[in-house]
Amino acid sequence: MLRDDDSEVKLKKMSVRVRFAPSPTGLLHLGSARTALFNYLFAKKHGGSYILRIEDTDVARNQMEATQNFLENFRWLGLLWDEGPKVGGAYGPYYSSQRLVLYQQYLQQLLDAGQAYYCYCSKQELESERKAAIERGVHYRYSGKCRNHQQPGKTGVVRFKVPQGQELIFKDQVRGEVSFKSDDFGDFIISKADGMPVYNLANVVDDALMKITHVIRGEEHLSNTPLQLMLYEALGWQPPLFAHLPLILSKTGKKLSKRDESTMQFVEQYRTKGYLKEAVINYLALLGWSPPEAHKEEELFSIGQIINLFDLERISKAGAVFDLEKLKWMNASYLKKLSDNEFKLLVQEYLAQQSSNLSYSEDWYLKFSRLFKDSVSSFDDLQEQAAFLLHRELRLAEEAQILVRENQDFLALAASVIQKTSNASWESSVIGGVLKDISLASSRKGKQLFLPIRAAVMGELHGPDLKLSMELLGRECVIKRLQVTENF
RNA sequence: GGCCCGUUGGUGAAGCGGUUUAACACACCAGCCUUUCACGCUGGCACACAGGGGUUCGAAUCCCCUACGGGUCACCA
Repeated sequence: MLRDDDSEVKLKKMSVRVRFAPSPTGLLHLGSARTALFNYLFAKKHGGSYILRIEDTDVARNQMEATQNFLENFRWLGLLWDEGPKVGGAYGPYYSSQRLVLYQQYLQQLLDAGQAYYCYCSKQELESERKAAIERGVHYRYSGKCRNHQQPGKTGVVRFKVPQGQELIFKDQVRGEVSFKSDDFGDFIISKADGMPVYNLANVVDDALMKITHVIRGEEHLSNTPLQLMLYEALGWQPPLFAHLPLILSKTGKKLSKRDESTMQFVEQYRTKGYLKEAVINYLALLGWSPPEAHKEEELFSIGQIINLFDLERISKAGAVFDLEKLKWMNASYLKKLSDNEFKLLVQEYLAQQSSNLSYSEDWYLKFSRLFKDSVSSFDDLQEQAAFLLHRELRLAEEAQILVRENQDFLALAASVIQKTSNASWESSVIGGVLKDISLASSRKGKQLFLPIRAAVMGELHGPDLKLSMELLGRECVIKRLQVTENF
């Protein structure tokens, strides 16, 4: 029985220390970002420390760039760590690969105390044991046959001697009481044959040494908890409090996995597509957590507000399906709240990053920003909505082609009317007058008047305000597009 | 298959024994605004508490069973 309510109370009184401990493989995943965020929120809420630790003990899988990518994206999101890579701290090093002596030390302690032992079984042996168990229809557990056959001087993998008949109960901070039986587990491996520690050992040693008070992680780790609890016990350490977060699911209801390509699931993708970090944070926070009663009808929160309202008790237990539509809506909401100038700066940054080499005046960009601020849900939408401005070549949509073809004479007339105007005063208020002139000259009005022009100039039957669009396009360009009516 | 966790409308979710004829938001639909689209505004839809037993004067809320879904069972983390 590993339950101890007094120690829980004690832990809650200690100054909070939480950690996010990713294994750096691939790109930073939304699920990881969400876990990191919740740790961060919890730490900030309680005036504690948020620690970042890189678990890179699996040399084979470890990737240097992955670590860089993680750090970069955390910085972008604003999830800055109080201790960890680059910033250091009193409990370093913060890379598992640099803590090998520590793991070795505690491994030896377990070995010396007879709580762990070398196992010499070959993989084939274990495999056939497993098969045999399955054939007999019983649950496979390692038999423990090496327990009492230790050969001095001979090493191998190290197994932890799982105590018999123990009830492993802990009070998960989000799911309540969860219990396992030690008898359901065979002696599990805590160190590889090459001396590298296995996750469960490294994790426990690190968390204990780093004085972590709350382990907030994904639900996929729930079943590791009993194993870790046994390790804490064996090492004479007080376990931290655990909180297992619900999984983020894809539309298929399965855990969002890196292999599933149906959803954009890397933070970096949202960053490069021009999403605001405020929106990503806000959305992620609401995936599995909801604000308290007094704010239950709101959902746009700044990070500061979220920190304020955050509480482990309000984390839901069921998995949450990731909904891009909602994130888009949220991003659009944040975009609308920006001032024209802020929006302009971000647009310029985005376009520069997309390596569009447009050289327009600041004033042009400002007008451009006003034109699109309320209609895009992310800067990525500009690719479509502003295509007529961003590319010299205009590609006409099918319906626009038809309309242009049917109205060639009218468009030529419109072009000639515009040609009589001066280039100097080409701005939307003047363009309104020009359009009136065209109306007079062609005796057309309403849709008859505007739609063909829109089609020829913008290539689409719908889009942003026509006059402003024409202004941004420039007089020459508009004339040219009105005239080019044959071969498209 | 063993163990563990979960189950409120298409999605996120509120609800933590009575004030619920179950919020709010996204999506969707309609109307208004608009010389288009979008934004915005207004309204609407969804006929949501997985099913079955209990406990209770009273259950979405507590207990049990079943079903379904998910997670996990590596010398990965």
